[in-house]
Amino acid sequence: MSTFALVDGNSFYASCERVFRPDLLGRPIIVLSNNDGCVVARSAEAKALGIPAFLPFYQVQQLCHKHRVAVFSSNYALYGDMSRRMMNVLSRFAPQQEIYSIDECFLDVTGIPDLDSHGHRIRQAVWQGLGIPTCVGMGSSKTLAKLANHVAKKRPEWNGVFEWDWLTPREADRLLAEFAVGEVWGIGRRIAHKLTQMNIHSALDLKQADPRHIKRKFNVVMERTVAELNGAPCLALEDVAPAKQQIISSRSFSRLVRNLPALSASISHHVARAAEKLRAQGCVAGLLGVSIRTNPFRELGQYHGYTCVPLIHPSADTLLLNHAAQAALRAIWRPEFSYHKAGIILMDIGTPAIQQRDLFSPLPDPKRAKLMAAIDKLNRNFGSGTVKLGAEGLSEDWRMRQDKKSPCYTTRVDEVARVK
DNA sequence: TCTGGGGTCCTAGGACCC
DNA sequence: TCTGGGGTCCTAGGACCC
Repeated sequence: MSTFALVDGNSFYASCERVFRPDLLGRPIIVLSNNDGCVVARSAEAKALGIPAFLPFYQVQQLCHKHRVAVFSSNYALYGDMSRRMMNVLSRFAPQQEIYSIDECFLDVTGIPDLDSHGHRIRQAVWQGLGIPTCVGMGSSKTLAKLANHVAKKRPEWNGVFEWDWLTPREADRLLAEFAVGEVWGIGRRIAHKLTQMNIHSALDLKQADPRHIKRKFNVVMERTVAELNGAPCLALEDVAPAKQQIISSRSFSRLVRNLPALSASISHHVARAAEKLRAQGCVAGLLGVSIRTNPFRELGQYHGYTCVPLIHPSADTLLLNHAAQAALRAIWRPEFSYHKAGIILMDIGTPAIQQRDLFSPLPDPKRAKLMAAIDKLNRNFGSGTVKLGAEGLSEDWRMRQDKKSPCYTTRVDEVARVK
């Protein structure tokens, strides 16, 4: 029988900030999303103040001020680098690792003796190596490991490590009954609501539901969740990330943007970002979509322009993709609107092996692939943005609001922490 | 003064064709 | 005159996650 572990960093972004600001020990910390829009991470102290996740920041600003909450803009260069280090440490504790998100990974701990002390060694290693607190949840399916991680996090008596097999089946069911069905992995707000109407309220209710009935009412994915709750693993550990089927890069502006050149520069920027991801997974895209929209929270003049263009030769070449994107942008741009958000999406993604020849257009220049590889290498080694398209522009006026960003302590020499 | 994230996959429904 | 099925492709919107 297999055993999965889910390890995640507690309040990861907030913890990353605290590593470099020991003066904030014991103080509530929150981290905001891009553009300082919503609260995306909260330290334990901030949660205790009752600050909910994903609320627009301005709605809790007063509260934060009153309780001297340390507020940070998100610093993805820092979190990404800390994540890489954490995953590196964790990889030593299992033969297989699946990096699931920036702050969590699954480990295959099947057959490892004494999972209790193994779990504590994992926590200890990350704490010593990075100063980030973690929790470890273990179970015979990924869904159970996820839920075990909740137990480890919420029940202090387990000291941050929990495995379902430590309980008798009766005790395990009693614990499952204490979790609302919406806390199960894959059950969001809508499905939780529908389940509640079917008189399925807790994780235990869902575990004991008739899988055929669930499949009929929902789909095969939900049926799998029921099986996973019963300890039958349906989801394998994916140690190599499957290639993405679509890649999106989009962002809202710090203020409304009216003129075409600024929109055009932002689209170029998104193309460069998405194409870099596309090349990183060794694929080409056959379809590119461009989207620009007004602010949906405003009253007047709503417009969402979207169009997608097929590419004659599927490509991962930033310049070619950008050429198509700019044409698409010109097609959807309406001068009478002010825009709030712009983005691009790459679709029809596949490997470059199969390439349709087009009779009337020349084949892509092979030298360009080398150019792209060189750009990627420079940006990897010297920080993203070292080399970029001229079309992305030098002006930053449309870029994000990040009033409270911490230094890039670990990725920029001029911003390393100083000890006085 | 005004403030509202970003990314991925899935699916229902429409358009079109035979 | 009006009706009939089934498949494919595309897209907007839904749902989930962190």
